[in-house]
Amino acid sequence: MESRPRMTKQRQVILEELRMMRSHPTADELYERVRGRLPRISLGTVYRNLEKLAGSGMIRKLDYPGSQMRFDGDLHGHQHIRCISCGRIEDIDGAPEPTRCDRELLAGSGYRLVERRVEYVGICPECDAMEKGNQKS
Amino acid sequence: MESRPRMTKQRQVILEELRMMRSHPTADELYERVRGRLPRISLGTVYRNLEKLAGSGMIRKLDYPGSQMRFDGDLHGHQHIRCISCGRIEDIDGAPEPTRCDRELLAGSGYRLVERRVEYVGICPECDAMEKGNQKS
DNA sequence: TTAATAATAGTAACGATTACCAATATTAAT
DNA sequence: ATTAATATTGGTAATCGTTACTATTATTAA
Repeated sequence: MESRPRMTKQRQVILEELRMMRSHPTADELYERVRGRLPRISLGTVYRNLEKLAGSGMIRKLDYPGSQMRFDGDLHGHQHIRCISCGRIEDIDGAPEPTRCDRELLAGSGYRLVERRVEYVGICPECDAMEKGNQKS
Repeated sequence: MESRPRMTKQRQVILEELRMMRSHPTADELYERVRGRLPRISLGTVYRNLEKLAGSGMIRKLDYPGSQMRFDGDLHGHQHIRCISCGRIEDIDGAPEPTRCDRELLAGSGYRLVERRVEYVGICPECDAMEKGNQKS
């Protein structure tokens, strides 16, 4: 009845590669990477394993607005900033977010607060340079 | 060469209905609503107009993680809280978000900060009650 | 009116993700 | 090692939200 997870070669390689990357790849980016070592792996397998690994807390799933899901093999506490232009997500080492008057703000809503996400959105140096280069006037 | 927008019946009804709703509907929820008044309207038209209206600043597009895009006809400054269980988004009247040590946090990143989003995630009273009702042990 | 052209309805296409299923590989027990 | 139980796989089809396409229609300014 109980299902114990099995450490397949695929799962291991996916985990290893994700931890190796300092970026926060999408499933298909990681898929391309992993194919270097396991050419016959399926994209579905990558998705399935990322889901499992995130469920068991071995990796983080970054569910940011926009489009694709991204994944993070680094579990140490840190923040992220997302480039509004190219979509990349980078780490920001820093203190945990301060909680403030959030409680009072939410007092009247009847909601039970689960999480308070602070999302930094900006333009990465590369895109910034590119934008400036393309300026007409 | 220049394209001036035209206030079609469809656009008007979409705008009116969105403003009437205190919820933050998805495109297809609004589509169902609008069909009560314009039975032959197309879903594509709803998407197109929502995009246009958001682009011109007449409505807000709520691009939260998870799944569908949601829209808000209320432009007065307010925050949102999203139910992690049913996905609904509700208003929180309150002060604008405080900026804090964000600048210093971002100092080393090289990013140009565009926006700092605070997202409140919780469980709405209805889902909370339902969860408690379903508790086994 | 008329001419110029946004905008429409309807439908096909798209991209990210999930579901399906027969075949395979891992694990625990013999 | 051998086995039995079953989690996992590869491959592909299906799903879902959204966008693109296109011929037709409706709005606007002249």
